[in-house]
Parts: sequence; C-alpha cells; structure tokens
Amino acid sequence: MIIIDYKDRRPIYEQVVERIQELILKGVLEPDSQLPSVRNLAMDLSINPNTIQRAYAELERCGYIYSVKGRGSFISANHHLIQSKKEEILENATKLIKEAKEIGITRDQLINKVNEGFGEEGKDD
Amino acid sequence: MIIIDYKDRRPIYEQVVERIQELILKGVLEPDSQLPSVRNLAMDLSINPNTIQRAYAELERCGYIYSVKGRGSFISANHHLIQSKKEEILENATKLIKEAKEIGITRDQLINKVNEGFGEEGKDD
Amino acid sequence: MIIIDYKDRRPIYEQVVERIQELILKGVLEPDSQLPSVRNLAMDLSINPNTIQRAYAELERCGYIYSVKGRGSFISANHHLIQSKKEEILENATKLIKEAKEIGITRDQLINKVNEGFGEEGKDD
Amino acid sequence: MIIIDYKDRRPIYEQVVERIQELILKGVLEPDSQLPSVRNLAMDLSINPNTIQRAYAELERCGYIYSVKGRGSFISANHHLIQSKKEEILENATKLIKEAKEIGITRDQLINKVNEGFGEEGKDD
DNA sequence: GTGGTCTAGACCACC
DNA sequence: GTGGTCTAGACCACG
Repeated sequence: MIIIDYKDRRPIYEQVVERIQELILKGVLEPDSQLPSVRNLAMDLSINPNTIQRAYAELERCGYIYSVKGRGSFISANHHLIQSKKEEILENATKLIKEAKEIGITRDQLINKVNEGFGEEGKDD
Repeated sequence: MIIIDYKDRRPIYEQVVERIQELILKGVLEPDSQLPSVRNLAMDLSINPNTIQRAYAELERCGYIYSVKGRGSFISANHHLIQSKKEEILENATKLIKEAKEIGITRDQLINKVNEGFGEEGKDD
Repeated sequence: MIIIDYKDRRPIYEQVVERIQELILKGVLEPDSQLPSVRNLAMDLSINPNTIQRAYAELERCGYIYSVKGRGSFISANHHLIQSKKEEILENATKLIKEAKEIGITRDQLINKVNEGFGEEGKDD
Repeated sequence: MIIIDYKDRRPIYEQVVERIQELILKGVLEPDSQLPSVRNLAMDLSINPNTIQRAYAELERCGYIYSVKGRGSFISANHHLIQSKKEEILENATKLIKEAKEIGITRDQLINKVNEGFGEEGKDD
C-alpha cells in the first residue's frame, strides 16, 4: 500500500504522510478504521520506527488521524479534510494561473489543459 | 528588488535564484546587462558572499546568466528560457488538474478559476 | 582509490567528481552501493568536508549518484550514463580528428594510433 | 582576425593565445612578420593592454613569437611548432583512444569516425 | 575591482 | 550517524 522511494529527495516520513493522506482522501482508508501500529508498519517498510512515529504525529497534527493511548491510531472522518484539501488545491491553481499569465500562457492554453485532463466526457455539461 | 524571507523553509540561495529568474523572465533584467557583484549583493542583503556565489553558480548552470572572472556576471538572452519555463508551468498544470479531478473538483470550477485569473476581458474570444 | 593532485590546476572538487565518475562508469562502484560519507571521505583525503559535499552535489546533479539526508549517498544505475559518456567521447574524437587533419596528420597515422590502442588482437575482424 | 567571446568561460588572454597560435600554425601569420603592437591590438579588441601583454608573454614562453625590445613582436619559424603541436595532438589521441576503449567503444567505431573526418577521398591510399 | 575555490566551524533536518 | 546550508575569512586568477 505504501512504497518508499529512497531516490526521492523528500524525507521518508513525508512520503509516508503524503501516501496515507492520499489513501484517506480517496476513501481507501475508512473513517474510524485502525492504522497499523507504528512497529508493524516500520517492520513492513523496513524503516526506523521513529520515522513512522513522526509521520503519525504529523498526520495527527493535521487532523487526518487520532490516537488513543494504549489502543492505537485511527482514521478521522474525512469530510472536512476533503474540503480543506480542495481549498488548498484551488489556491495552488490560483497561484499557478497567475504565474502562467505573467509568462505569456494564454487563457485558451490553460482551458485546453483542463479539458484534456477531464477527457471529453461531459464537456458540455 | 530581492527580499530574503528567513521564515521560508527553503535555503536562502534558492530564494535568490528564484527571484532573479523571475526578474529575468519578466524582462526586468535585460540580456547582457550586468548583475550586482557577488560581494555587493551579499552586503545589500546582509548575507554571506558565498551564498550569493552559490546562487549565481546555479543561475549560470541553468543558462540564466553567464559569469566572467574579473569582469562580472551578466544576463543571458532569454528566448529559450521563457520557452522552457512555459513548458514547466504547463506540466505543473497537468499534475494539478489530475489531482483536482481525483479529489472531486469539477471541470467548471477550474475553468472559473482560469477566467478569474485572466479577468473578464476577452472572455469570449 | 582517489588521489588528489595539488599541482593540477583544476579545483579539487572537480578532480573528485571525475575520479568517482570514472569508477562508476567502469563498474567498480556498483549501482545502489553506498559511497563513503562526506565526512569520512574528507578525512581520508585530508580535505574539507565542504569540498566533498560540493563534489557529491555535482555528481548528484549529473545523475551519477543520489543522496538521502540522514542515510547517505548511493550510486545510481549507470546505463544511460555510459551511453551519454560514449557520445561525449565520440564528439571529442570528431573535434580531435578535425584538428589533426588541419595540422597535417594523415588518416593512416590516426588509424595506426587506434590499432596501437586496441592492441593487435582482432585487427582483421 | 581575432574574436573575443565574452561568454566563453576561458580567460580572455587564453582565447587570444589560442587564436594566434592557430593563425601561426596554419601559416596565415608568416615567420618573421610583425605582430600588431600590444596597444594597438588592445584598442582593436577593446580590451585591457595588460591582457594582450600577458597573451604575448605566453606566446613567447611557448616559442611561438619573439620580442625585440623597442621594435615589437615577431612570428617565430613554425617548423618545430607544427611538429610539437602534432605530437601534442597525437598524445591527446592516445588518451582519448584509451578512454574510448575502456568504456566499450569499438575499434571500428573509431576508425569510422576517422574516415568520416577525412572524407572519402583517398580512402584506399 | 571581479568571480571562483577552499578551509574551519557551526547549525539544521533526518534516521 | 547522515547530508545540506550558512558564515567568516582566506587566497587565487583575471582585468
């Protein structure tokens, strides 16, 4: 489910965080289901438990998971998470559009990219 | 012209590189004009000359500037730079659109963002 | 394995880069094997860690190695590297042949050099 | 006759040296003919006289020219120069062939390069 | 004066 | 422990 890319320049814990976020947002990991324990996941991935510990801490800080002492870590409800992720993406879009405009990319070029990305289905909705 | 943000997690030299790239791509710094000397810019920004040296080296490596020992550093012609920067931005757009689609942002939401960014002028061109 | 020549006019970091490239291309250093740490190699060669750091950064930029914070630096797969190195050498050959021709060296003299270099084995293949 | 490339990373004096060597070896500048004065050449190329001074000194050191106090600088006879340049080139060829062999370039590939460089004329001499 | 290299020593993030 | 960034200060080559 999680694959570490050692050639990736980003720290391992960040890769773990991002991958778990992704699984949560896509609904693969369902709300209130339990995450593997720090030790187990560390063994599975053959990495240091401290690294998983840090990833889980980060995920908890951002509200993606919650921990119960002595029982383990669990997935949070994802409604608000999806909402804030959407907002984050739209904000990134705004920045990117600004940058694109400044360098001379046209409105049509961007709209074409959007249409490409969404395929032709429902183009006239 | 250049502002260092010490709260930014990115290294200083990278901030300097990005800012100068921006000034070059926007045409503020014209081809063959001279950049401030390593030492002067370092003093202006109150940072170590080595850090500027590194930023200039990076810019030279990417073809944004050229440096001549004993003479100084100068802006390169920027035709191809703008082109490759455009390609980079369009590639980022593709990634962002994919991510947006996956999380449930609609085609229309993105197109609206594009239209917002470009203002209402020429919307029906 | 690596020898610094202080009489060489080229900078130390460049000598280190070239030597390691050589070891990689010849297959002495195998893909995914670990390089000595920045500090260790610096001590071995009695030079400053920053100089090694710079050499490693250069090697990473060219795709010869990859470095991971907290873990170390490792050899990249070398297929494409050998290919591009071959192209580089053949290009140098073209230049050198042109220069040789201009100054009056004959075709036969060069071909003899090639045969000398390859030994007499298989000369008539 | 001489063109300075400011974008060339090599020092200016070196560019001047190389260009004059080339003109001498090709016979464009004939033995015992006079070179332009340091000042004149400096003015022609719009560069610092010190730079030309250094280039001439270098050329004299290598035996390409000789200076007569109060009269100027003159081209040396070029027989031995051509000879030693040939040797230099052949030595470079030896190195390059060695390098090529080590990385897996075949004898035939190199011989083809030589034949390409010399064109088809006289191939069977 | 200019850019470029190197050293010594510090601090950070990561594992 | 690892790599990466930054500072301070020195020296060199070049114009």
